[in-house]
Amino acid sequence: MRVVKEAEERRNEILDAADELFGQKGFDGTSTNDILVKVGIARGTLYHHFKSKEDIMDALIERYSINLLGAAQEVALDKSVPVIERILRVVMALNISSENGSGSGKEIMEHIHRPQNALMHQKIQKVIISGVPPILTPIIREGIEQGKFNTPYPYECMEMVIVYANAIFDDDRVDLTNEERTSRMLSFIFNVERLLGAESGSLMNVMQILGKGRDGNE
Amino acid sequence: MRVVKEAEERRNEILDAADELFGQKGFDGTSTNDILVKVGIARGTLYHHFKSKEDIMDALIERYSINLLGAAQEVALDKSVPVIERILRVVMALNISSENGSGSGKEIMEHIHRPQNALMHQKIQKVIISGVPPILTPIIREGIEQGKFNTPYPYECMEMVIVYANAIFDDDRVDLTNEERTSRMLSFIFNVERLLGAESGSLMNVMQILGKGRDGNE
DNA sequence: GATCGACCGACCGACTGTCTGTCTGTCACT
DNA sequence: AGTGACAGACAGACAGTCGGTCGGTCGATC
Repeated sequence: MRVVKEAEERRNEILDAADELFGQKGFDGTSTNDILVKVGIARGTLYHHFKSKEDIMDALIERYSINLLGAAQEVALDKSVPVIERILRVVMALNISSENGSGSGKEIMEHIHRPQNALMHQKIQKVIISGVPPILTPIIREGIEQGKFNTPYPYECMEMVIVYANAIFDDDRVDLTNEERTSRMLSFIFNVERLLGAESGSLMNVMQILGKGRDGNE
Repeated sequence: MRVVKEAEERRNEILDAADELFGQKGFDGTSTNDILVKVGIARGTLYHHFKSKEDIMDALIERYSINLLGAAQEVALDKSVPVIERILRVVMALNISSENGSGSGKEIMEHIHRPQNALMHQKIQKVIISGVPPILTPIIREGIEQGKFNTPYPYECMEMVIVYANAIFDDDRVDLTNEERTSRMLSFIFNVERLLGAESGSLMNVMQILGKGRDGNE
């Protein structure tokens, strides 16, 4: 049975299917056959829309990162929120993402955490590391002007913080107990305060205030 | 032609071949066939010694990390060297590695830097992130006792530093100009000093003194 | 303004080449 | 005769290709 659709619609159908399958079985564990069966198309059709399996992944990541970074950027621009709280809100936007019903990228945050999909993991990491610091840096600059922070290298600070947070908190670190995790968190906040040249405890305080929404994830 | 050897000798022949091939063509780009042709054995033999292709990679990484961390550990234990210089020496030992003729792991440092081998990259990263901070932390503690550093979280500091350094300096970052790289280096050192609670410039000074050996690597 | 035909691109699925991992069996040494 | 190193034919799966088909569209023609 032959059903003709607009290219972009098909593309999205394929991406949706791949999204779900990669989430369930990982990139390597998912065959192109799985994808095309799920969509209900033939091999040729898949390769009409994407030039390779990896191309599908790239498209998925792009669709996802647009959502993710867009949401974070939006939060970052709301200058009515105090600097420190805004930073934390941006980070929370990154961790939660999706949910806000934009539809695509629903499952991807799940993928990121599993080490199987090394390539996807790496690519998403790259998006975050190159995409998030530029969003946060202006806020840091604001904080510097307000005398809350003090650092000659706001961008590099953010880069360091994001890279580390990603490596430690996102990853497979299931082997840590909750206590260890909390202690990691405390030392992390302490170190971030030092990097930013912020008063000791200034991040901690704000964090506890709006800390409710966080924490119990997974 | 049938040549019988001791299991471990064969294992090492296979690992040597894999080492070189992975370095040239990446893990995914290297077929098990390439490996067994290079060694001059049959498929069955390969799978007699290793249970899967990934198993070969794991063995390679283990062989390598023993060398790497062993060398670093050795440097770290030499208490005759001043604290800051010793830290830098450990880091240098990690970057250079091999060469000192231990024979195995000759090529691996090359792999680490290329993004193709996502899985290998990730596994080596993990070894470094979990292996290096425990080596460096005692040195930091020494520095704290000597009043050179001041931090309540020496381990987490090292973790942060190592994670960041790995992500930024090791990786694919070929897109950076030399100037950018230098500027990254400066901000990095500044941030590390802050994290450790060291006097500003204390790292920088020692670095310039023995800085000759570094720098011009690829 | 209804019909026709050329054209475009979405779509199909058999096919190719490659790759990993398995299995049966052989050989040498003890 | 038993054990472990070794061999190579083989199976099964998979990514990607290619020639060809079919449906929709749009301009020309009646």
